[in-house]
Amino acid sequence: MTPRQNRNRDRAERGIPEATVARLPVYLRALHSLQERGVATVSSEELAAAAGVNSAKLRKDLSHLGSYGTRGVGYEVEYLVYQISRELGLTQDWVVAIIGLGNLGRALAGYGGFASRGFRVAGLLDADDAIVGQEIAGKTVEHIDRLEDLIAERGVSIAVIATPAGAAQGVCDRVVAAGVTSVLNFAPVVLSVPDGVDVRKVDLSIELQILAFHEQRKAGGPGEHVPLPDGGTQGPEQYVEAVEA
Amino acid sequence: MTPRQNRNRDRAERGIPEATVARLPVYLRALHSLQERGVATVSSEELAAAAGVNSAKLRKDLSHLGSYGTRGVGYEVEYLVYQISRELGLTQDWVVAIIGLGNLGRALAGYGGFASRGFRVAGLLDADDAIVGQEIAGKTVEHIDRLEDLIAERGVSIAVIATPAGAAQGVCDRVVAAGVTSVLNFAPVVLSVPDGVDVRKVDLSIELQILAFHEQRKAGGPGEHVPLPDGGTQGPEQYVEAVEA
DNA sequence: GCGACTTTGTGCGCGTATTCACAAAGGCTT
DNA sequence: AAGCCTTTGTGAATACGCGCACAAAGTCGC
Repeated sequence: MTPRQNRNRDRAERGIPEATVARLPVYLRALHSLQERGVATVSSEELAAAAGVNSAKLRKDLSHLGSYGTRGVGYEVEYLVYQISRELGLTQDWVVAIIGLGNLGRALAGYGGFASRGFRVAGLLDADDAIVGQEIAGKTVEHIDRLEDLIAERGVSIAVIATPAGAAQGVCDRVVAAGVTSVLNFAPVVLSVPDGVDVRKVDLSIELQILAFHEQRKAGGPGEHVPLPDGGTQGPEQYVEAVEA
Repeated sequence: MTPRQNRNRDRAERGIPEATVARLPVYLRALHSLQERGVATVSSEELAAAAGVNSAKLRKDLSHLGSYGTRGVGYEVEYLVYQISRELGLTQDWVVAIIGLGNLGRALAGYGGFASRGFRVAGLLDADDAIVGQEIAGKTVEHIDRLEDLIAERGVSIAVIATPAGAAQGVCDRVVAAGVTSVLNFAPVVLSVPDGVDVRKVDLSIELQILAFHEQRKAGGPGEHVPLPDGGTQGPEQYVEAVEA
């Protein structure tokens, strides 16, 4: 037992690998889709195809939850839905607050995928007086001053931060101080939080940048078939020479 | 040389690991932030802290791009910004079309993080006649019928799909047929595409579900301290017994 | 009731990612 | 000009994730 073992709470406490956890929601969605089509039983091969993964990986993932399949037959859809939901904690309600009601915050507030999975949006908060008081997706936006009260009163357990980058860390500090230990961050900054607080980050432009990398690769890689586009309004020119020399 | 080698185009062609590519945008953002503060030089330790990663990992990541640091000193911020931008392909413009202008599509259309990184939104498309013709973020929404024309005319190289789940695969097939090889998918479905097409997926509710998993874990894990919330409106009750027996 | 067939669950090998730890390298001070 | 000090770049060790391939297990047809 190395002393570093306590750094990975995840693997140690209960043996479900992070990679598996990240896929369970995908399986769950595929299962719901099958359920709607009235399918009662599914093989790992079929479900894996629907989820876009290798079937052995699917079986191994599911085996971490226990043995819920029947050999020679497959998995009972309804049962599996329940087991995965339970493992993910979707059989209970999660109270969510959305902070920052700009374009993205509005989209999140109106996003149907939350409510349908046990996530209840219990508060919309913003610092801008022009936004506070507005009704968005059936709820009234409240002032950020009430953040701590609101978290306590309504039992908020997950904070969604959709503020501008500059405000995100401050808001994060406040929600953490108020006892929230799970944060979903849409602001383009790295949030620093104390141990015990989980932060997940969704960054729209990072995904595009990764795509751009691969797209460029298909075209021949940087500096090769793709010279800088124009006369040089955006890049420090002296480096182009340095690179190609 | 195994026959499976051609399956991973990425590693084989040019030695930048996928995990590294995914972090480069994060470094880039941290560097931009340093640049704004007037910092000219940064050590791997400082930059790693700003990006939220281990400093050895940062150095190894950067070493894949070449040796751009000075021992005893660190990295020149401006130089590094340029090298990473170049590697990611951000020194050229990428023409993006956004398909589906619901809440999320609108947010994406108005998202500042695109334009500032060389992504030019050249088209907004929707199938809904009530939305077509609307002006969003300074651009007029066009009808999805014009999809193929528009891709060809404007040289769209990346498609962003923000349609409802049911429409996504159809739209995807069309953009791929029109020659687009990079797709960013916000619809909650697994898109199937031919080889050579890159799809990245952003799923808002999946992130929340992963948070819920960890939050539940902190509270004692499923089935332990957290019984089902109410009398049973949402879960198949017979399985609760089966699980605990 | 039995045998063939299907499908699960998993042991194993392989490649990738991460981290430590240190030698090489360069700047800075005296 | 020489040595000290800082920081990079990377070899080596470890951990992790993935997918093949197969034995175990259970069903279904006859």
